[in-house]
Amino acid sequence: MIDHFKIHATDPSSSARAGTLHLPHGDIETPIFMPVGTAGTVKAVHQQELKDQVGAQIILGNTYHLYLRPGTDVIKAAGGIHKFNNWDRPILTDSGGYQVYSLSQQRKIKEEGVKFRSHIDGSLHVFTPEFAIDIQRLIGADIIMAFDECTPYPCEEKYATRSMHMTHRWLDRCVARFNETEGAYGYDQILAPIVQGSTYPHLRRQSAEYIASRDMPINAIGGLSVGEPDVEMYSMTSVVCDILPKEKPRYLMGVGTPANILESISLGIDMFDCVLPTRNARHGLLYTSRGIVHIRNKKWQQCHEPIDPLSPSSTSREHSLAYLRHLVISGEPLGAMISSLQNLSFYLQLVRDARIHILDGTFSTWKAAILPTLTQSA
RNA sequence: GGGAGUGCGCCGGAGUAGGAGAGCCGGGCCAGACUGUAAAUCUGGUGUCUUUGACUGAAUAGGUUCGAGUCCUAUCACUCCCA
Repeated sequence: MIDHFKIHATDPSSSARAGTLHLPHGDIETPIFMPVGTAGTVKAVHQQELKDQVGAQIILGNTYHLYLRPGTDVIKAAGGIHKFNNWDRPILTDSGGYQVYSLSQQRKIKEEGVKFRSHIDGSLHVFTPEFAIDIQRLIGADIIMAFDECTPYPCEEKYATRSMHMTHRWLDRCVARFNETEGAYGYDQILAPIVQGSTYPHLRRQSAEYIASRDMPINAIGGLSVGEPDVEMYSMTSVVCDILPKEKPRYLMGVGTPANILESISLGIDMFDCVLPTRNARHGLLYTSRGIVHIRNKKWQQCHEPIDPLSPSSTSREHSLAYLRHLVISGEPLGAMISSLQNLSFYLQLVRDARIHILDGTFSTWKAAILPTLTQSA
């Protein structure tokens, strides 16, 4: 197997690591945050801005959503997702496993797979592990995810156990289909398995051991950040990280707040994705170097200071909080665009800073110093 | 100058053929929520106060009535018509 991941440094006082992940469309420096672009677009942010202002190295797409619209025929005819959305850096697609959780009212789970009723037109679609791989082959992301069941919180132990074993069986079917097919566009894809087990340590251990035994190049942790308290999330992450191989990247799916990310990095996580920076941006909550800003709040009406003077994004340095508030209150699309740029550039700067401090051995002290400003109001 | 009509809360609308209201719908405004995106969405608040409750309130001032946002008179404002 090709060596995809190289670790450059580990933090002396935590499990944090800094590394490089090699992918067909380029290298990724970890720890990394991956902006979510469900429907082939990071909402309200253009690809050029993702490169120039955010510094995004890899973005996400979603199998379920892209399959329903525009459909794999369109993406295939375009020459794959990278050509279709004109993003030539790495892409990761989620398998649809999260939709098993989020669209729980219109799906039925069986051993064979999941029957979804489309949220767009009500039509029925069956996602099996094999089908999820087939679609992801056609979409063409660098990293594709195993089809799993993301269980809700709270989740009864009996159900969590049954679900975890099914996810494991689904993983084997995903691996089998993955091994008997190949990338549709001339480059190799990576398949990542997902640890489940809800909030039960013994299940998490069992699942982590199973996933580790598959010996895949990237290992993911799913089923967290679904409403459980942070301490529980950290506890499960810690349990799993102790078992997953250290020499491979660990991807904590769906996490999280800036504080969640730093804490999880210290537990040994290398990759993150989350809708929070983009969704919160569209809903008027900004993460800035001075703390959290509810941009709709009246206190910003006459604040003509830069949105974030320390932002790597020129947009945030050149426009004022008062102007952004005006745009957001007026419902102007530019408000969502500038807000999303601010939040994503903040997240990417955060993980870049984390990497720098891991490399020079000061991660833990830096983390302790910066943590308060990540959670307090500006 | 004459006639007709309409007046409530930040705004617009609905409604009330003498008995319920700090009240309905929408907007605005003020807050809050959001974690592998059915989310540019959703929730709450929006007269005053000493807030599990009380008080004031239907243009303004009177009147009729057991009881008036509703009926009557005057005034004011706005709209329309005539001159």
